[in-house]
Amino acid sequence: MGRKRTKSGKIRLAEVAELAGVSPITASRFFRNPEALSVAKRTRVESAAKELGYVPNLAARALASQRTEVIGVLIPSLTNNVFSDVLRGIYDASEGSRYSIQLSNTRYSILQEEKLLRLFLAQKPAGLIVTGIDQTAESRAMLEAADCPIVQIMEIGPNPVDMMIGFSHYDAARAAVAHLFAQGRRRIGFVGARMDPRVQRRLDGYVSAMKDAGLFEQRLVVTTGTPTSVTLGGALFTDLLAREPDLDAVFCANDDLALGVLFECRRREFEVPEQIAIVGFNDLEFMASAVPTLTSVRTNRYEMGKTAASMLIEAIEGRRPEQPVLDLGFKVIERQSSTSRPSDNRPALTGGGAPNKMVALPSSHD
Amino acid sequence: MGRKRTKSGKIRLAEVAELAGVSPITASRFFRNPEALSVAKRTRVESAAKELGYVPNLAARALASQRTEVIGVLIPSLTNNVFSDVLRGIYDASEGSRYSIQLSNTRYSILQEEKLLRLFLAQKPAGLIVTGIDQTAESRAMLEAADCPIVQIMEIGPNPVDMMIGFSHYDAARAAVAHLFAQGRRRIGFVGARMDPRVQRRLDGYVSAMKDAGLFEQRLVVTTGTPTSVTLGGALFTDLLAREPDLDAVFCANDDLALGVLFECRRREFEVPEQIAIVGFNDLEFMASAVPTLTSVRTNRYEMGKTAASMLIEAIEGRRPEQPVLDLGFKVIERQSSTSRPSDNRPALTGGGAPNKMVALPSSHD
DNA sequence: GTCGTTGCTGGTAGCGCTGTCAACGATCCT
DNA sequence: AGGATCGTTGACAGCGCTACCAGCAACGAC
Repeated sequence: MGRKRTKSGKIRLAEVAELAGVSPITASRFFRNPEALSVAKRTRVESAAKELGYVPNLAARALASQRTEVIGVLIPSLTNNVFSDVLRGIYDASEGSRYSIQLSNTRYSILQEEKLLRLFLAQKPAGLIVTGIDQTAESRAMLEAADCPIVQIMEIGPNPVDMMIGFSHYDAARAAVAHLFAQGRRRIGFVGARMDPRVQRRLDGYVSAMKDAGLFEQRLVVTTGTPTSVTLGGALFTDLLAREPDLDAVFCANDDLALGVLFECRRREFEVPEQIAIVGFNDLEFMASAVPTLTSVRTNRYEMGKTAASMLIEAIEGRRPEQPVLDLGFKVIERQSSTSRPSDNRPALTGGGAPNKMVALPSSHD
Repeated sequence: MGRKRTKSGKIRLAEVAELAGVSPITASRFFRNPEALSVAKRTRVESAAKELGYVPNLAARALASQRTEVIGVLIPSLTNNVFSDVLRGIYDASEGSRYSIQLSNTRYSILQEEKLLRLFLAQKPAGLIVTGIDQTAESRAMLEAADCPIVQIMEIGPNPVDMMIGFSHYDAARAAVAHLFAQGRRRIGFVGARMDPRVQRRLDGYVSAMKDAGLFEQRLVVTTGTPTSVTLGGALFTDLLAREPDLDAVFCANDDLALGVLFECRRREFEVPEQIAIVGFNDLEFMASAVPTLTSVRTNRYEMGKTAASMLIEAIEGRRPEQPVLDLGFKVIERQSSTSRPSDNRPALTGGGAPNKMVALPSSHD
């Protein structure tokens, strides 16, 4: 029977409808599909809602419609700079849309991911963004059975669950090594930390490139499972030198490690790039600013997040992208740290070293 | 009437109750307040839920109970390293609890903050974490009228809305300058970017310390509203030198700027610390690893986030903290970049410079 | 023995919204 | 002109859960 107004004084859809002189269901439609209303009613409902300061109750909407307007995001780490760029893209793309982001951290554990996935799916999310392509079989099955669009981000691989956006870490690593070969470097070490699947694929790319050139040796590779840091870069480089003093280059699995290697070189008074060339991965902002400027592999992290969320939202709203798998590629940004002759355009005022050359490569899927 | 089972085959509370041989309401209580049940029923419901793989429908719960289990978090930026540490703490503390985090980005706009706040509050969050103490009057009023616990983070000030956790940026900056004075530095420049309220208070602290010593000059201060970066640190330092070539130290509003200054010094072949001392702010990981190691003001960002979320959850559950305002303090971590005689314990292997000395100060509220 | 009191359990009645279907007039086609 | 179609609107019946209150047994106090 007629409850006139909820005790909390909250404005409900019914109040808006009453003021606008329409039925509640018409008011409801105004918020979900305004085009379906005649212009007259549309404006009436609109002004009534504004006048009352109506804000929809999302819980009621979710319960009645059997779906939420939540996009679930599963990422392995919040610490990592790389993910914060991706996240920023995701949040930017979701802003202004009706969807809200629900973030969960898998801590690089695919079992944790499976658990979170189960939790997420039980709440019928509007869409899902998951990191990488290495889910458990169980997770994979859940994803395939899910009745919402899904985007896998960070890398690309052969069997997308639904949509996929990323690049080939394997190819990117090969390109970095190829760049070092082109500069005449032969004894190239690899430094990697927290060997998640993507770092592992970078290592694989490095190994394959080195093997192709007949230059691979196991002792050129130093890795650890511990989380990455600048300090760790210096420590791993020290280990590497202990095993193999005769290096002429180091390829680092990320930029923090590369910066750590640079500092360690400085401590040891190694000339960079004359004695040791350094190449990082991700092209964080500081790479262009270091002395010498540091070569890195640029990846489009922000764009990846933003595009993933946009594609997802489009798909949720029924407009599936024509291209469900997007390779964002990468670029080897060649800077002083790996070019034998230090770059001429040495920056004077801004403190930023301009990239010398760019080599753009689409990553070829395998 | 008797709907036996939802078409989607989803397990509802009613199914669990039926299997356990209890009423739905008893099953409901099991999930909210297990102690209220007799041990026999408790175990029956528990095993029934597990057997059926029951997952509660949060939308229905929220609708029926008129409250959600969402903690709203309003932060000004996702880019900033500082906030990613805070967020990590928040997520860590919320993990394992029933509460989920809803994050929104105010982009350093208090009007945007007000808008988001209105949106959040309409959904009746269980609790709220907001950044800083500079809300609009309207926001402030909404916060005070909100019927959920609230924590303000990042700084402390005189009139907490509810709870508050942070430290005094003003005092921290004063301590940094005092450290430089103690090292015999007199002509200390200030470099700051994206002058948000907290950076502004650091500047205020710097100015007051300099004035106290009779050393303040306006041209020692270079700031900009643009977002911070390593490259920008070099550029601002360059500007500062143009205005005032006779510097013996630079206090940077954050560590990225400090690293940029260090690189710029290297480019100009300035000796650090002999010619120029550098002090940063936040003590990001790389500061200990740079060459020379960089002095900074350590702030407990992760702990701040974690404690904020813990306090909030405790308060939501009715256990208000005895101490609603928590000053986490700061430490000036003295390293090579600002100590006239470079430290003896020059690191050999790990690439990390050990902090020489620590000066711990609780920040006194004003 | 009566009367609270406490501990546990269940019934009823929604929470605020939307899916579905039906109804209505207007428009279009043959 | 008659029927089909479209665009627009509203009535009804829940979505799955919990707040509220009532009931019932067991117990102790007097």
